[in-house]
Amino acid sequence: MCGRYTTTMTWREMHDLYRITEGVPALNLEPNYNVTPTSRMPIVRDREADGREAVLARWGLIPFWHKGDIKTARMLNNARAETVSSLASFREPFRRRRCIVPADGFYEWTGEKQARLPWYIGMGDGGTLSMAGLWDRWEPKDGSPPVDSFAILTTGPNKIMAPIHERMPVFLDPPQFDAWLNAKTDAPDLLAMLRPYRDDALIAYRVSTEVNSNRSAGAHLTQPLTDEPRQPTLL
DNA sequence: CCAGACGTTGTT
DNA sequence: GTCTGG
DNA sequence: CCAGACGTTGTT
DNA sequence: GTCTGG
Repeated sequence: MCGRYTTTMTWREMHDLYRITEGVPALNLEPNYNVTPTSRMPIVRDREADGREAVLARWGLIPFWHKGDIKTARMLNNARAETVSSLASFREPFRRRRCIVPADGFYEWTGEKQARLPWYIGMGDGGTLSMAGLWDRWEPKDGSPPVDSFAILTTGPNKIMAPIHERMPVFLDPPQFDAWLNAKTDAPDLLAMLRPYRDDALIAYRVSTEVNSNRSAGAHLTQPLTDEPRQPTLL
């Protein structure tokens, strides 16, 4: 779940929403309506000493202990909330390297393998979403620069998602940002945040299969199909 | 003790 | 069928 | 997540 | 790096 998402957030919007520390270098952000794993995308995290930054990182977490080259690394796009505190790949990132992944929405597919049908899920009011994430830093043995990468937390579905899929990303609201990003927050408080999103905010609708290809781009990818209901009716 | 894994998703 | 790449 | 590849040899 | 399996 959540193997494709969208974001149109500008640096200014990101700076204000997440209270990025003044002086952090601005990122040159382009709208992306088809973010795929391995893309370099902005994440928000607390700095070690103090303050908060937004940096580009690779979608697909590479554990710090990974041996071999980047091509042999497992692609960890998602991390299940239910097991994130204990699994080898996520334990340390969950304890000390949490982040927020800015998004507008995400895609999900239904149907059989030969005919997968994409849906878009976003905020009903057109607002942004803040996905709970983990990041890690992997140092290649050949001396090339460190690679920062991230995974998106998943949990069970809310009422909007249930007809479409059995998992959904964890979304955080502004009152939760500080605690989620703060390295000192205790595990029980963190785990309590990893809940399905409230039922009254999201909408889901069918979109064109054009988004199936990772080469497709453009705002029209999130436009609703005509002749299709705005509410999920499958399953 | 050492060797080997370390992950999620979907679909049949 | 299964793995890799984006 | 889906799409696309899935391989070796030799020559430029 | 750390845990699990043998």
